[in-house]
Amino acid sequence: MKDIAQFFKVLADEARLRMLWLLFNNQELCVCDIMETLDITQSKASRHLATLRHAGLVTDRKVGAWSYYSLRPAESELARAQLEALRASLATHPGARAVLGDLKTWLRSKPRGGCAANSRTTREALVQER
Amino acid sequence: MKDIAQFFKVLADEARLRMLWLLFNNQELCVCDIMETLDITQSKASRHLATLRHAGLVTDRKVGAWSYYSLRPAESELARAQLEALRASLATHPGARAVLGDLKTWLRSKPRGGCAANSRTTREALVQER
DNA sequence: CGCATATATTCGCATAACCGGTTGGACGAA
DNA sequence: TTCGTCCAACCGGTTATGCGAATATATGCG
Repeated sequence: MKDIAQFFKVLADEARLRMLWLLFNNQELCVCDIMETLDITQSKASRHLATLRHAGLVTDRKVGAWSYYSLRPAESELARAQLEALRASLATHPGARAVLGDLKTWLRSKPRGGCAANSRTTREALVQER
Repeated sequence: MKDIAQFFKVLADEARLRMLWLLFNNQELCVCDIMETLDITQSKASRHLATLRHAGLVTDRKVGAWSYYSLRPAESELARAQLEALRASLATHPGARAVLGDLKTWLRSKPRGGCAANSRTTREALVQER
């Protein structure tokens, strides 16, 4: 039964829930889409996506330097049922709705060919501002 | 969405899952039934039951010195659906089946009027054995 | 009252989880 | 090849969680 506890542990984090919710509603997203939409650091985004990947809930497809993440069909019946219940419940959750709005806004304003939000030069520029 | 993460956190522990499973299959159990069946310390049993109680998943009914725990109807639709999926999945889980066997065995051999497994004198007797 | 039992709670510690900042590898454009 | 961007992984530090032992509280019996 340890495996089941482990599964719930993966879901027991707000950042990961929000990522799953984004992927419930979009075929594919790259890491920078997720970090921009959720307003989290690149480190945090990558870390939690790795957790979801190790748990078998998402897959990534690499295209050049980008990683596009997407949902992965559940392997166990438990996972399938839990995720379905989660999705249904999030659909009526006010916070979840807001996140989808943020995603749409970001995708609309996203510069074609790279967002550069987490680049070295951008970070250095931010440091200069002080 | 923090509330949902919090809910999953409660389920993300093997001891708590096993307790829930026992209560799925029995109207009421007292703390010593649970600690004997799951072979855990009294402290651990009480602590995790308190967590489940605070999360609103179980209630306790006091009769004298005993506390009888039982399931409590889920308050949110999320909780209801998740717990139902969990129950269904545990029903086919080999480990879960074994635990139910342990419970039956314990209840059959349980001394009428108290189990005295965690009493002061019993603990002291165990210390003498060394 | 004095003592045994059932349960809850506190305490100190170990470990797990999470975090931001940073580093390093991969890749593509110049 | 050098530079800039995307991403994963590492580093140290902080917080959260879980544990057993010990203690506290409540009940009831004689």
